[in-house]
This record gives sequence, C-alpha cells and structure tokens, in this order.
Amino acid sequence: MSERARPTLAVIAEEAGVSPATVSKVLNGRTDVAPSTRERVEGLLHEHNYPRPGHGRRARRSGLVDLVLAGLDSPWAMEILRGVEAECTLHGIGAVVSQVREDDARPPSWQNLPALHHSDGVILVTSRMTERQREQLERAGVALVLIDPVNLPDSGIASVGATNWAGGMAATEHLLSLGHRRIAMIGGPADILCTQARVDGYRTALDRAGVEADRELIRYGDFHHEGGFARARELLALPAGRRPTAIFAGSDQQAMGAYEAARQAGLRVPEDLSVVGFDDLPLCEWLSPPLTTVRQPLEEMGRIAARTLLQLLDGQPLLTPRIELSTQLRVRHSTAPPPPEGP
Amino acid sequence: MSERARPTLAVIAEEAGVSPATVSKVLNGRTDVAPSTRERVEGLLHEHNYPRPGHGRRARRSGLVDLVLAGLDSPWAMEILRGVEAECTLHGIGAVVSQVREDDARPPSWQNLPALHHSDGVILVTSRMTERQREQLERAGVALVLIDPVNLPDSGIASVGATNWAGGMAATEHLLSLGHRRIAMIGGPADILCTQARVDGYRTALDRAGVEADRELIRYGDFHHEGGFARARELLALPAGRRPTAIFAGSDQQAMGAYEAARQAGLRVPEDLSVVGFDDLPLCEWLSPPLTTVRQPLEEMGRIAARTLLQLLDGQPLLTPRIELSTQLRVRHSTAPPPPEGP
DNA sequence: TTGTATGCGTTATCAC
DNA sequence: GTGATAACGCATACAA
Repeated sequence: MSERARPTLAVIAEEAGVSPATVSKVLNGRTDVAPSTRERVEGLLHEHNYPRPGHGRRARRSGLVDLVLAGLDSPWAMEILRGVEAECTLHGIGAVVSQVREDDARPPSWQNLPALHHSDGVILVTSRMTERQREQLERAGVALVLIDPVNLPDSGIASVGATNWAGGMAATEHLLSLGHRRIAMIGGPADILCTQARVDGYRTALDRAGVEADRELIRYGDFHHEGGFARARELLALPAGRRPTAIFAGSDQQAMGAYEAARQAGLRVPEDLSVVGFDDLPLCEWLSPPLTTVRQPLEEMGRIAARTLLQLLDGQPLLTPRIELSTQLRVRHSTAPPPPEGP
Repeated sequence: MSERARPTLAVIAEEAGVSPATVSKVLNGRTDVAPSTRERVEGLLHEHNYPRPGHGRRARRSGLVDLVLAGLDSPWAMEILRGVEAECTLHGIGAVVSQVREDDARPPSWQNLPALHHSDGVILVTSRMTERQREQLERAGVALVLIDPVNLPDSGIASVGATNWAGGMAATEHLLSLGHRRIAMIGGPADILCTQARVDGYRTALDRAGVEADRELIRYGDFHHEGGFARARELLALPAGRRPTAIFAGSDQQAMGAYEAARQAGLRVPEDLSVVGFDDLPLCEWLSPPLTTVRQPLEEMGRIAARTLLQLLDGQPLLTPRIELSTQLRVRHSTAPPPPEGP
C-alpha cells in the first residue's frame, strides 16, 4: 500500500486487458461494452478505488433514478411519489416507479432494477434491505436513499423519516388534555421502526401524565383499513370498564377502519369515541367527521429524498445520513372529551 | 419511385457518408454517435422509409416507457399506475412516471419526455393532446397509448377507456328503481369526453323512465372533493320542492364532498339523501356509509394500456384503436328510497 | 452471401 | 505532456 499515487485509466485498462477508451466507456455508462468486460473493469475500478464520477464529480449518466415502494396500494405511497416526481422533474431526471413484491419467501430482487433501467440511483421506501443488497448496489456504483426504512441501516446510508416519537407523544398528549385516560393505540406491524418510535412516544406521554399504560390497549396490525378495523373492533368489544374512550391509530387508513368499527358498534365519533390518525393524507379533511391526525410531511420527505440522491450523484458529501422531518398535530373534529362515566 | 427495392444499411450509410455500423448504431440507440450524425442518418432513414424496428419488428431499445398523468393527487391516478407498473414489470420494462403541469398557459411539453428519458413509448392519462404533439411523437418513433383522453383522438391512436355512458345509465336506473325522481348529477368538467358520456347515460335513463330531466339538477365541477362539495352544497340549498333526493357524482371523491355537504346541511346519508359515486376506489367500502358507486376497472385499464403499448413496440398491428372496459354498479349503503314528501 | 448487430481499438480532441 | 472523452471504423459474430 505504498506506490498508490493515483490510479489512471491506462493502469486499469492494462490490468483488464483492454484499451483505456473501453475503461472510459464503462465509467460513462456507454452502451458499447460487453457485459463481461464491464464487470471485470468495474471490479478493478473498485479495487483500485478509482475516483469515480459519482463520488467525485458528477455522474448523471442516464438521467434516471429508481423509486421502489413496498406497496402501491395506498394514498401514502402517492404522497411520497408526488414529492419524488416533483423534485426529479425539476432537475430533468426521470423517476422509474416500481413496487417490490414480497409474496415470495426470498428477499425481493429490487437491487437489480437500476442495472435493468440503467438508472443511477434508488430511493427505497419502507422496505427491508439486506447487507448483501447494499454491497451489490455499492459495487455497481448505484446511489441509495431510504425513506422510512423498516430496519435501521447500520452504516452511513442516507435515510429520510419523520419524528415519529414526537408525533406519538403529541397525539397522546392531545387526548390526555381532553381528559381521556383509557387511550388505546393501534400500531403498525410491531417490528417496524416507526411503529416502535410512535408507541414509545405514546408510552412516554402517558407516563409523564401519570397514567399507567395498559398492555391490553396496545395492539398491532397492518397499516391498512383492515388492520385498524380489526384491532378497533377488538378494543371496542372489551367490557365497559376496560374499553378505551379514545384510539390513536398508526395511520389514517387504520383510523378509517376504526371509524367503521365504531359505526358498527353503534358508537359516534367523537361523542362516544375519539380517534386520532397518523399521516394527514389529503382525504382526512373529507372524512365524516374530519380526522384529527399527526401530520407527516410525506411529499416533503419524497422531495428531500430525491434531492439527497441527486446530491450524492453529484458527488457531494452527505451532511448527515439521517434526516427527520417534524410531525405536527392537526386537530379536526374526530376528538372530543370522553363521555361521562356511565353506570 | 421505381428502383426502390429495399433500402439497406449500406445505402443509407453511403449517402450519409458513414459506415454501415454507424447507421446500425443509430437504429439501436447506441451512445457512440454524434448528435449531428444521428440526425442526418435519422433523416435519411425516414426518407427511404427504412423498415425500422419500432414499426417493423421490435424496438425495445431502452426497456422504458413514460407514464404521463394529468394529476398525481388522487387515488384514481394510483390505480392506473398500479396497473401499468404491474404489466410493465411483468415484461421487464420500467415505467417513468411524470405529472403534466397545466398551470402554464401553453400546452405542457410532455412530448419531450421520451426523448429525455430515452423511452420508447408513452401512456398519456386524461390529458389533452394537440395534433402537433402527435406528429412530434410519430416522427421520433415513439409509440403512444391514451387512457381516458380528454379530447377524441381523430386518427387511429390507441386509447383505453370505460363504458361511461352505460355506467351513467346504470347509476341513474338504480336510483330510479329506488323511487327517486329528483336525481341530481354532478359531472366532471363539462368539456371532457367521459363527463359527456356519463351525463348522456344519465339523461337517457331518466328519459326511458319518463322522468323529465331538470337542467337545474345537472352541475359541473372538477373531479376532486371540492368540486363535489361545492356543487352538492348548491343543490342542497335549493328550496324544498326543487331539492334533489339523490346525487349521482362523477367521481368517488366528488361523492365524498357530497357526504360532507350533506353532513353540514344536517342531512343523513342515505336516509335523507342518496349518493352514488363513480370509480370504485378502494376506500369506497371504508366510507361511512360505504359508498354505492359505478366501478371503473382502473387498474385493468392501466394493464391493458401498457400491454397495448408493448404490442405496438413489438410491431404488432392494432386490432382496434379504442378499447372500452365495462363498468359495473356496486351497491353499498349510501343509497336508499327517498324520504317521504314533507309538508 | 448479404444484411445487421456488437464490442473494441483508433484517432482526434479537449482540459489541465 | 498527461489523462480522459467522443465519435467513428474495423472485425467479428450472428441471421436469413
């Protein structure tokens, strides 16, 4: 490790047994390089850690990035997409949108999409990522930004999220201030990062108010309507004294499910049951009653993620791997003081 | 025009003053061709009308298509996107998603996106297209499929839609069969194709039932919540005898707006006011009450559009330029017989 | 064989 | 000069 002055194209070329021009072509993503040659050269470039455009100068080779979402079945995803699309379009970049399908047992192979689409980077939304996938991307020189990652990325991967813990606290404190004491929480899947943060915020708020958290009142379900409906129905079926007077749902869609569970149980929102959501989707204000919720700036998160990715592609260093945008309580008409204790 | 046997690469190459290989590269979208050369060769290819891959054999040059939507702010768009994404992914094609922005006075320049992204085709959703834009795409050899076009494409452009007229009839007949006579309709913007078809279906249904259509009860507004809310509020503010007992909205989002207008007017759905929507978005069954609506197979429309585009790219001839998928009435709980005539 | 596609080197050129 | 890129032709492989 001494005579490594600075690797030049010529050196790489000789080792790979090709002309310098061919190495240049690999670097610039040209089409006229055989896949096998490209791979060999990529390997050598990495080995000599050649100062690639991409973490050196600029690398907008294709003008495309991949946006990979865990699901394409919720307004949630659309908000993210809007943000990413807006920011990309602003810079003349195209966003290739895909959905990862987790039906399969094996981890989904989204990591090959950038190669397939000749895109320069990936924004991965609410998905799990293995170390192997990360390495694979790095080797291919594909930039990566995560939005709301399911598992905590260990190294310095760029990720964008929201202040879920603070949001969980704000929602719970709002309900406490209205006089609620039996406050239920419906989280997303238990093992997901943002669920844990929100539940912790909820617990802390209860704690600070001197209200003991009741394990019975914390339930986990998927983020969709069904999850909220099923968990809310269980909660509302509890005997009178143990039934919650308020439900804090992990998503607006869960909150809609809770609305329906309340309706079927003959309970009015908010007179008999207060409901708070999470996300602040556009439709919140059009529900009956309009939903009190914790705003998560999803579109902005998409924008920031895209901007971060483009900065990485321009070779700018990451100021911070993790960006958390602030949540904000939006009080509408689905929360009210609890009903007086019945006999 | 006699000795035109069949143009070969060599001929084009000689006229352009380049090697046959270079012409081949132009045809295959390779990167190592100078812009000026490419243009010259493109011109000669067109002049000799060389049987291009693209309308000849196969033209999946880039493995990308553009999906251009008029708005990215509704669950409607997401349904279309899901269908397009699913079908494209099935074929290893990437979908570059963009939103056209019509804020500007001049027509939006989506027609340049395929060139920018090096994509081979465009799916254009609910947008207006000028003849000039069509010509521009054709010259560039970009395939085109429309979903729910705003204006009727004159020539044989592929387009996918739904049986809007039949849907309008089905919704209206359902309300008539419940006993409603004063049935209002809230359409989308008046000049849009599908609005016209739905209104005509509505008129025909009334006509066949011997109910005279009341011009006062037909209103137009944008397809979003606001449009439905504003128009419904006007309708519900009519004096008692002229007020409708049912509203047929042009979209589910408009129907949600009508729900809110009813709530604010102190009317219950469906006891005091029946509401029918259009689209059958996933959230319909989670509204309170679940919304009776006309199902439009949006995801399927997206799939078909993508499949059609890929067929065009494969050089297969269009069987029919226009495909209309059938609509279907979904009766849920937002419709009921009209309230008895008050004093 | 003729036509087309692909991968690579060559050469000119540009930036420092 | 030196390092890198751009655009072309050549050689080959493959196809009808």
